[in-house]
Formats: sequence, C-alpha cells, structure tokens
Amino acid sequence: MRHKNYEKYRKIIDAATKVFAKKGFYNAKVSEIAQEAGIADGTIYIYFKHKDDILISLFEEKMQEVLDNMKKQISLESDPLKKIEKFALVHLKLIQDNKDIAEIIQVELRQSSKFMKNYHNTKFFEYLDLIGRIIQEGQEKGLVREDILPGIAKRAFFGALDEMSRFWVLSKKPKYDIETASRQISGFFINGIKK
Amino acid sequence: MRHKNYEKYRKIIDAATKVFAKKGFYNAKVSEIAQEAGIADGTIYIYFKHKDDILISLFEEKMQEVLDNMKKQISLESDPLKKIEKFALVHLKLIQDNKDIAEIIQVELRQSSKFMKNYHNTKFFEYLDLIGRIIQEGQEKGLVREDILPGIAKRAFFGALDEMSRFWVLSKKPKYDIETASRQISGFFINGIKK
DNA sequence: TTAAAAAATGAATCATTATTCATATTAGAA
DNA sequence: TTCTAATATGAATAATGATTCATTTTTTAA
Repeated sequence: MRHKNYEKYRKIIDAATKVFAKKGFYNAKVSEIAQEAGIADGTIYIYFKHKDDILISLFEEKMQEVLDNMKKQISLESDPLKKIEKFALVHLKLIQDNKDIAEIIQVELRQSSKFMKNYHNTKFFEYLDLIGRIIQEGQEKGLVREDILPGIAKRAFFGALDEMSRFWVLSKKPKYDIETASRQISGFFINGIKK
Repeated sequence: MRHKNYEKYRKIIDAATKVFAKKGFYNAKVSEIAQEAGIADGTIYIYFKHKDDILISLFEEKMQEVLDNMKKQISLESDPLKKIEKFALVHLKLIQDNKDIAEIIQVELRQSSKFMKNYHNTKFFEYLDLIGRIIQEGQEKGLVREDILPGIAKRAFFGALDEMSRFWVLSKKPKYDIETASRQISGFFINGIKK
C-alpha cells in the first residue's frame, strides 16, 4: 500500500501536518484532512489504518528527514564541541523553518500516554543519541569532563533546545533570534561540560 | 460555588488527576472521574463548567502548591548558585513524589494548542521566572556572566529539568536517581553561566 | 478497444460521551 | 419536627465524527 501511490500518501501526510498543527490531534477531523488533501474521506482509509496511524506515520516520515539532515550537518564538523554548537543551530533552524512540524513534534506527539508510552519511539531516541555520541566522543578526545554522564547530559541539552522551541511555537513572535538563542544555549552547555 | 464545598471540589480534582494521568485528557471520561470521586456524573457540573474547566482548575491548584513550595525552599538559600542547585533538586523530587501530577503537567497540559495557546498560563510563567530572577540576582552579585540572557537561560535550565522529568514519567523505572540527575544538571548549568 | 482489477468516492452507520434536567435527597432554619 | 433551599442524582438527550462499504471511476494489460 505504502508503495503503490507514495505521492498521495505524502499528500495526506502534508494535509494532516497542517490540520494537526492548527487544531491539535483530537480536535482535527479526518474529513478536514481529506478536504485539505483534496480527496474523499474514505480514501484516507486506503492509505492509513486509522487516525492514529496518520499521526504515527507523519512523525516517522518527518523525523527521518530531520535525522538525516542533522547527521549530515554534524558530520561536517570534526571538533565535538563545534558539533554541539552546530546541533543547536540546526535544531532551532528546523523549528523556525517548519512551524507546523515543530508544533506537532512539540505538542501533539507528546500528548497522551497513548502515543508516548505505548508507541516506542525509536526515531526520537536515535535523535537524542546523536547528542549522546558527541559527548562520548568529546570525552574520548579529552575535551569533556569524565564525570559527565552522557545519558543525562544529552537529555539536558535536548531539553534546553526543546523548551526554547516550545516558547517559539507557542508565542506569536519570537523574542530572540535563532543565532542568539543557539549561541547562548550551546555556549553554556559547552562551558558546563568541557574540561 | 468554589467556596461552598471546597472538600468535594478537591475530591473531584484529585479523582481527575488520577484519571487524566492514566488515560490522558481526551480519553478520560467524565463518568470515570465521577466514579473515581464516588459521585454522580451530574455533580461534576455543579462544581465545574465543563471538562476543560477541570483540567485548568486542576493545573491552577497544583501549580500554586508547587510554586509556594519552591519559593519557600529557594528562600532558605542565600547564594544564587546554591539556589539553582536547590531548584533542580526540589523540582525533580516533586516529579518523583507526584507521578500523576507530573504526568499531567508534563504531557496533558501541553497537549493541544487549545490549552497552551488560548489559556494564558500565568502560573507557569511565574515558575519559570523564579529561575530568571535567580540568574539576575547572580549577575547583580557578580557571580554570573553578564552576557547570559536570563530569558534564554531560564528556559534552558527549566527545559533540561523538564526533559529529565519526561524521561522518568514515561519510563517504567528511573535509570538515574534524583540526586545524581539534579547534581549533574545544576552542575553543568552553573559551570556554564558562572564567571 | 475492452474487460478486469485497483483506486476512489461519500453517504450512511453506529458507537461514543459530554452535558442537561426532572426528580430525589439532604441539611439547616424556624 | 417540618419546611425550604441547596445539593446531588443518573437516565435521557443530542451532537459528533471515525469508519465502513456499495457504488463509481480510473488504470492496466491483453
């Protein structure tokens, strides 16, 4: 199914992205998504099992793009501390350039236990782990303090970026520009963990 | 209304806390809350305008407690950097001791735009601002670097703690104990911002 | 060109639940 | 104790919207 007509599959995902971002998952009607995609309600059920499935698929698709992009950008830097700087900048840029996706990842996907507890979110852990590995690399190269626990540090760093994102997603006009925000956040994170 | 029978009002809030935490706001039935509270469905509508109103009230109540507690604890320290350490410890302890509340604040309340965009969340901003003021105090006393923007730093620090909380709320058994986690997080935050 | 298969349609179904309200119970005043 | 107002009850209502499926349209391949 997923391979028969990828184009339409994507069209539905894109429509859903808009509608979920605007209304929130539970308040979004399947018929609205269909309308936004310019197809009939029933057609959605040819491509997706049910409404939940749209959200999950949407997330998988978008997250894969984010992940690929981030890996590529990171690999351009060799210094682990520079990689952290880069991570912050790329992450916040992504949020700014894709408000709808950001809002869904931010708000909708975290939503109920249904999604976060039951659906084991591999892609998200992979993303988090990019940070973890940078920190470990930094420790191996003697740039990062040995007593830093990468499992905690990666979450702290991601959380810092993420809270900044939430702030942007939820406020009308960003108060700080991305360069400033990313410089500040990576700045004190790096200062905090370096030797 | 709110003052007539505060006891029952609280009973409903407590029941809702349990049910929302378990099922998520949208999947929680008003009748389940009523059952958990040991009252009839209709009684809920004597104390609350509608389902949304329960979530909002719940949040206001709980957040006020959290806020009062945090203010008290913080005021016991005089050194701003110690205050930050204390903040982290108290915050994470709260999460650990109140899983249900944590889950709701964490997951449910951030949920749809409905709550986060339309309902202006004063209590949350007040909480965030506790951190902001500690940082400013640190700058005034010459302990924190002048180039740190408190508006960004407070979000980063809160975000770091919050992401750690999410991890706990969503995973069965905590991998790190609170003392370790809070020491690590406040540790590199303080290192990151201090002169 | 034509027939079968695949894809798309959208009106109808059907379950689900928030909310209401006529009725019953309880508490407090007289 | 009795009456009245305040509370509480829970069955009935009524809207909602996800999902199905009989029918139509489009595509494919012979």
